[in-house]
Amino acid sequence: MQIAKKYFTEGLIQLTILLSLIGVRVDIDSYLSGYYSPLIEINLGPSSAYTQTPFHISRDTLDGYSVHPKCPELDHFFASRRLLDEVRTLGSPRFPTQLNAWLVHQVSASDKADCGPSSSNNTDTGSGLERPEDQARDDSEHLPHGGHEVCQTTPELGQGPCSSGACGFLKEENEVQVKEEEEPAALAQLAHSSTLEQESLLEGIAALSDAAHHHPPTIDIEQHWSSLLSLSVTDLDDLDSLVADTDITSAISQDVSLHDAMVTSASIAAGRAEGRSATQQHRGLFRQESTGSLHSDASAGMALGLASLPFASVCNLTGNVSSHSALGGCLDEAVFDQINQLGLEGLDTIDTQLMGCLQNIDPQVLEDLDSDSGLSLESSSGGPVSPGSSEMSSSSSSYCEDECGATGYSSEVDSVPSKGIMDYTTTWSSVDLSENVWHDHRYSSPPFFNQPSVTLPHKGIKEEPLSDDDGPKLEERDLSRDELRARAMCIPFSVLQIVNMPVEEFLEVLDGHGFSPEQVALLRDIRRRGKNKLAAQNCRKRKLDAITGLQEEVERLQAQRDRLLREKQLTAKTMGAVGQQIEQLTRDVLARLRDDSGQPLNPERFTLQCGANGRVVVQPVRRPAVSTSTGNKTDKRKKEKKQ
DNA sequence: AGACGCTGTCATAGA
DNA sequence: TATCTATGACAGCGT
Repeated sequence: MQIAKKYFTEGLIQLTILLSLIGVRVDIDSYLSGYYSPLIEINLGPSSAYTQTPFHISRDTLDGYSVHPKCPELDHFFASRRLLDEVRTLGSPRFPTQLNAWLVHQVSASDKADCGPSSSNNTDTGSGLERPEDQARDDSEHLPHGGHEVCQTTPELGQGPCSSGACGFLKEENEVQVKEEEEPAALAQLAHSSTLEQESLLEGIAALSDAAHHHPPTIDIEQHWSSLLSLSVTDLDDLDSLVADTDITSAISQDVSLHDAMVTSASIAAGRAEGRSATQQHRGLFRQESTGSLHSDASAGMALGLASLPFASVCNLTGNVSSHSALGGCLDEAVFDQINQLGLEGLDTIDTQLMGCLQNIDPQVLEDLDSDSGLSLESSSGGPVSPGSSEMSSSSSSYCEDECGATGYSSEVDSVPSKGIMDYTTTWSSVDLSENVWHDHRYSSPPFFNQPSVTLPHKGIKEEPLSDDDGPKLEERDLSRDELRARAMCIPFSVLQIVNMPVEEFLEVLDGHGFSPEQVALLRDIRRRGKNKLAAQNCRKRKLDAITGLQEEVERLQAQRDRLLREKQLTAKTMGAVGQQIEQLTRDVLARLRDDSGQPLNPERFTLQCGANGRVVVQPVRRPAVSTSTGNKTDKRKKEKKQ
């Protein structure tokens, strides 16, 4: 919207310049002095009528930075123009213009005839965007053919440069003549452009700006221009912020492309030595880059070991701090788990020593240790164990035989010799639990997997009370059902060992120990259940993480929605203000235009229209008529849209 | 006593 | 084909 305002502003300026060229004095010098002061300086000179301003050239090259490096407003304007160009390359809609302007001049009847052929010739040359030398050449070529007659003005309106300098606009003038034939007699001296292609607004404005050299305006409309320009400058700040913020919002799903785009923009901006807009863009870009860096950090954190986390990305979409801390927490957890594993591997080697030491420890303390170990496999059934009832009710029929086979195992538990339990610590002490437990590297295993060596001797110690009075109760309470079954079946391996040993070793155990079919089936069931238990824990953790991440995403999107709504309101408000100022400027320009009789144009009867190619013409406000109803409706629609 | 959350287990699909 | 993993569904248990 701010850019559209700039379009209007520039178009009006150049309209005024063009009108001055053809004889109508519309002085906007005082307005340009505040905003486009460098332009005025450039336009000074005796032969300025033939010199195209580098206004459009600078826009096409370095957006004016090389031309007016010390004009922050202009830099800002060009930066905004550049942003608009980038947006337009993406297929963004045009900014419709609704300024209708007439080129006011005097054309004699003979001129009309002379201008006919030249019109066609000039039309073929292009759109009036010739460079100065080309234009001068064209001028020299067309002048003998009456091109200057097109620019002939009335004596009272005659301006020196117009007699020859405006010939660079022969194309427009010829089109004016074509239109004159269609206009009423009262408007015979008014010329206007017949086409208003909005697609070429930028080029057209550039072409119009060529005439800026010739006529430093002298009329004052300070209050309008200054207000408009002040609004423009302030609004451009908002524009940059809006652009930056909008890019950030888009980073959710298009992080890479937007980041690349930001980098490109940053490089472009960095290439410029000065310019407030560049600085502001840098600010925005730095914000972007900082945000991107956070993503990069998160990504780096994922690459460090959590990359396989399927929902880590979801977590990263949340607030930076939270995601960062959460990620750090995951990292810390993983690090500590690895440390625990490393330490526990060493503990396996000192199981016997530890057992000897633990034998002197109070059983109650060991019980507390067991509870703190979090061995879900061991303590999940920490409640009153009723192996027979619970297992029979929950187990499938496939295990009924096993259960039947183990029928009475609850009573056999007491008779289970401690041999098997002691074997827990000796048979598979060399099992690399740290390698086998972490099949799924995305989540840390339950703590019990990290302390097998401590738990096993612990259990061995806990077997000590077996000989005591409450020994069986403690054992039944602490052992899982599978553990009890294994003990009942005289399987000399712990559940942990059965679950975590490699499949090759497991198969060797099944084959090499002479187990009965019931024992083999129980071993397979224990292994399967243990692995599935771990898988279920990981699955639930993932599910919770996903839910958490989605909740945070919802909060973030809600905040984004609120911010966008606020920006939308601000944009609408600014758009309305710009539209009003455009209307006021149009009225002012029309009030300063004169027809051949020297009378000002009635703003109610005429309107300014700025075409997409930059040509600004004065068009009459068509009255409601049957023949022109279509065009009138179009104008009305345009007016309605403008309002 | 019912709701709720946690956990273990089973069945199943897919790798 | 066997094994492993992931996940929905179900049930038991504790709060």
